[in-house]
Amino acid sequence: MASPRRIAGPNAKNRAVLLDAAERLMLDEGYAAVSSRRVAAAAGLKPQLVHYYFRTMDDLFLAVFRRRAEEGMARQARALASDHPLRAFWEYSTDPRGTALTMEFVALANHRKAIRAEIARYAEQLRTQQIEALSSVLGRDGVAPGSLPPVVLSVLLTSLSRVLVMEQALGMSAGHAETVELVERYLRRLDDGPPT
Amino acid sequence: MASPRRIAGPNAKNRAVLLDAAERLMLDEGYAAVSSRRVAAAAGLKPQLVHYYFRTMDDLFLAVFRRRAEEGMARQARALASDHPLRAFWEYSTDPRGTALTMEFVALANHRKAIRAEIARYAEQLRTQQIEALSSVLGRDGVAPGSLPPVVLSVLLTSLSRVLVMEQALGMSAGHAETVELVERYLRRLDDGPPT
DNA sequence: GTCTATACTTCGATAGAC
DNA sequence: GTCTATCGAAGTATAGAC
Repeated sequence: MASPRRIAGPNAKNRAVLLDAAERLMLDEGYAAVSSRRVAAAAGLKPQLVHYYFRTMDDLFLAVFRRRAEEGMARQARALASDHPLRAFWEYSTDPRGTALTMEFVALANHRKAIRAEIARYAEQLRTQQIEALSSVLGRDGVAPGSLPPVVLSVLLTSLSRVLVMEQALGMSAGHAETVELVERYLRRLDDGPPT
Repeated sequence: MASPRRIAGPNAKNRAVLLDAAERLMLDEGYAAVSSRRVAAAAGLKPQLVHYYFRTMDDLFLAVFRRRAEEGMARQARALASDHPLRAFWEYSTDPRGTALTMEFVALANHRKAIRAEIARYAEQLRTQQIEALSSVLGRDGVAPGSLPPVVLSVLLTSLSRVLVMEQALGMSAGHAETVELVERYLRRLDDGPPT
């Protein structure tokens, strides 16, 4: 079978330290900067320890991802269940740190097969949760007067938040203010307008 | 000052071969797979030649980018000047190959300073061109009845095409058909509807 | 259960041969 | 003007010491 080598249990003491270091490195310098040597240095540990706590680098990436994914699902659920679900959801999706990490993982997934599957599965769960919540928010049949269908709204808001954050990271801002203005006005209307 | 080392002129014979190999590698396996050794192997050349034709790897990336950037500006201009500017523009932006390469460069830009500046500059030029063209298409003051302002439309269409292509690459499709349907219907209306 | 010594591969880049 | 021999640093991963 795989490897007879021994590996630390999930609660071993330096695991979290390494996860934190890897996540921070990923945000600050991109996934390509996450090497065993650099993660270890950032955590104040020896490089070989990375391979004791995580068998391969892919295992490390997946562990970082899973930790945030669980938290992300929970936060989205809370937003969608709040008093102003659309606005709360929008605010959550435009949080730069969360989105930046997601984008980094998507880029990573482009050439790491093991990771692509996991990301895709998670993204689909998120969207399913969104669609369900939006459907009930937008009225019985899922379409409030003058609004877009829930699926479309989900794709649209996700796309906008992703790209806005991405462009911001590049230093771009053309058209952002106007777009955000318009989106927020629209969401406010849907959130507040009592579906007759 | 910099390096006294000699480098090939811009028309040297293997330059284009290396550019092609690098671009293909980037699309197939992501930017992290673009190393001097792998590019050379794909081009059937020795690794050291990469550094003869391009002083550093960043130089190589920039050369790949610039070649496609010029072509991209031209193609977008042609689309926006066509009979059905909005549809043509949308078709162009949803071309998977072009967008995939762009996304790869954006990811690369996250941790290569020299490249970030160039990408940002180019993306801003593209958007400026879009806004100008959309303004004239959508009517004198830039707002056809029932349409969104040109800036917003530009941000919106760009965001949607980017994310749709990105999700497709992950194997996701939830909500895509519905969204594309709706966008295309909307664009057709704007393209055809004679602005009274 | 935790960590170190070490092997092996690939990287970018330069100096200098043709 | 074109290409090769070669260096030093960094990468992942394993076997085995404590």
